[in-house]
Amino acid sequence: MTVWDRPEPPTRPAPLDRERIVAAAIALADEGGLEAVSLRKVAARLDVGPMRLYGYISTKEELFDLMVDEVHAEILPEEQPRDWREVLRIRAHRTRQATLRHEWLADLLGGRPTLGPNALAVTEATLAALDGLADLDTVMRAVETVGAYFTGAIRREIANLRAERATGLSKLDWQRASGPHVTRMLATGRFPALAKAVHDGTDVDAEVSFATGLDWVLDAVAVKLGCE
Amino acid sequence: MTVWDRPEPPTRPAPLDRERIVAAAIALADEGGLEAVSLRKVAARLDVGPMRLYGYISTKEELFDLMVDEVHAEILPEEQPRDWREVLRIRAHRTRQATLRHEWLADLLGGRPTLGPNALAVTEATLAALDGLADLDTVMRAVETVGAYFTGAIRREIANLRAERATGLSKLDWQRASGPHVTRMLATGRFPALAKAVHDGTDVDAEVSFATGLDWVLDAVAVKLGCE
DNA sequence: TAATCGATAAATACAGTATATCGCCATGAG
DNA sequence: CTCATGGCGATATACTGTATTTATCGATTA
Repeated sequence: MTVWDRPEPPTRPAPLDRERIVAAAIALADEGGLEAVSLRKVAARLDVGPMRLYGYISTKEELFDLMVDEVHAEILPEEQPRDWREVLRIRAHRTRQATLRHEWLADLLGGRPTLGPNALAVTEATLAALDGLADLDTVMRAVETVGAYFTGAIRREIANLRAERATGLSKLDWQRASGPHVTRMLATGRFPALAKAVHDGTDVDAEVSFATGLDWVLDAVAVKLGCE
Repeated sequence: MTVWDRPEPPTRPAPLDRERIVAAAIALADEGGLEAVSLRKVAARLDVGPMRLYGYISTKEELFDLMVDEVHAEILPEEQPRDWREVLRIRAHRTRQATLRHEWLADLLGGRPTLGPNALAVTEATLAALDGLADLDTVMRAVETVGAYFTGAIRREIANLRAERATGLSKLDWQRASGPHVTRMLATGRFPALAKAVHDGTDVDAEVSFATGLDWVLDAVAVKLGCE
């Protein structure tokens, strides 16, 4: 019997902590979507009984909050540009990129207030960049308006992406995509404008469309902030 | 023994159909939120075994889609204004009002493409109002940008509303609201801009804030459509 | 050193979920 | 009257989040 045969010492599993739990949950979600995240599976991945988790989190919703905050660490850029507009734009794009990396984030975005440390840091950076540009109310309105836009835009993008993926390849032409239903609807002639849009519409790159809408909103914000 | 004593004929439960199922589900969701909607409860409310539902819907997600589309019937206004801008504004406000009536809609908004007949009718009306104002790509961008805004804004509003409700009364001052956590965070001094915002911020009426942001976005859209 | 105590982890338990499958029963046709 | 078909109910499975109880193990004290 050599050392190699000797069984490993019981290697008591690495001590549990929130970080490891959240990391496991995120891995699970990255692989199989939010619905693949169950406390049991998270626990299993950590080689631990399900109830162990309740020593570190008190509910599943709290775990989701922690996951969202964790991703916000990816969203906060290491160095901020000077220009307020660039700060807002980059925040939007980084949020979008993070969501493309972690699609499940789309399901959580805007669903609950984000009060974790990383999310707060992101907000802080944003507010700091706009500080003094106008009265506080206007600044808040600006931040929230841009936030509302990119939140909604990202959610829609992911929703469409999933729909395309689910119905097999197909882009903006819902027609074949969503099966006979929409086709039939359009054929009724009750939706001429929509039919025309579906028929004549170019399907623009998602990122371009996102960026364009964002720029429009930023233009509007610039006017209101008195920075045009 | 009078007619009144005579037992009712067995009143075999009204024949099931999607409408009744969706109505029951909406009622349930209005009362207890989306999480109160389970196929079992919906079935119970219709005095029917859970499996009966699968003759009319094929999955719970499909039921949610139907619920969303049903609410879109409330969103489509009976008569459309002439002005494209008014059309967009009213769509946004009606969506918001519908969501305030059916808070669960916030959880579903933007989560999946809305392809039901009522949702399509809403889209149709919107596109028709913007038809010809600019090239199709620009019009689509306009509709989607406004849609992204109000979707995101409504979700955030409902999220905040719930948070306030859950933490007991308290408005924009998260501080006491979200417990000691945020207070501690702010006290660290790592978030000066945020602290200032929390401290000096007026808490504006949600509807006003929604309308203001919307107007900003509409202004931007007007410019891009060449209608200023 | 022995024994007791306290905390920590594990196992079990419970109520509820979406959905698949099977068997009955009633109503229609032949 | 018989038979078949198809809707309907009950049952079954594999999970879920979470509460509660049981076991285990380390540290402290006698």
